[in-house]
Amino acid sequence: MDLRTHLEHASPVEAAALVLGQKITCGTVTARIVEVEAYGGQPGSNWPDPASHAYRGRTQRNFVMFGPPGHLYVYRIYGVHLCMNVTFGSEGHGGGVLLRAGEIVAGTAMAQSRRPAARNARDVASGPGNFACALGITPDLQGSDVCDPASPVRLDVAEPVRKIAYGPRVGVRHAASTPWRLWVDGHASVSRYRRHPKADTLQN
DNA sequence: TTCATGATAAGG
DNA sequence: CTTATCATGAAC
Repeated sequence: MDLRTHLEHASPVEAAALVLGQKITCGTVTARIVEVEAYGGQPGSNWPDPASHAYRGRTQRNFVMFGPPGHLYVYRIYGVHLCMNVTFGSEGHGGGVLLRAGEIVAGTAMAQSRRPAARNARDVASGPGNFACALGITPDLQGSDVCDPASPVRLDVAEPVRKIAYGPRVGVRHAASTPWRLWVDGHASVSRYRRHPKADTLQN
């Protein structure tokens, strides 16, 4: 079974685990994905998720999340940074895996030149905005098929992750305790946990 | 800890 | 049209 089919039938955590550890390539830069977060869909769906852009239904921004699995959802956050997701779930159902950190394995010089503020190699693609920046992600890559070898942005299988760590997602106000963040245990590029200042106090 | 920065989507 | 919010990063 191919990656897209796996993503189509995966739960949020399964989808995150499918993407974690894979290699992503954009232009001349390739990175191993070492930190991700899963985001679900609307109320009444299999995985309702108040923290997800898809929660309130399809909009002009998030429509890719409702399209076929295995495509790139790009959005701008805080008016400044771009973030990227790989969609999962069947067509018509919102879902995405946010790519939060990577380790550059090819095109290191190019990646570093895009991240002049990075002091060292592990900071180059650490954090979702930084990761997208280092890869050279642009808004026109919206909707790219990451399962297509001819795509400008694509995923390739890499060796399995030795140990996956789990925890709550970073910076979300809603569903702040849902443990849908997965990372390669012990990896230096994994971002530090930071809870949203106004996060829901009670669990869920 | 604070703040830059602007698109987005909901509300009036 | 107006405005609160935001899946952040970097400086202080």
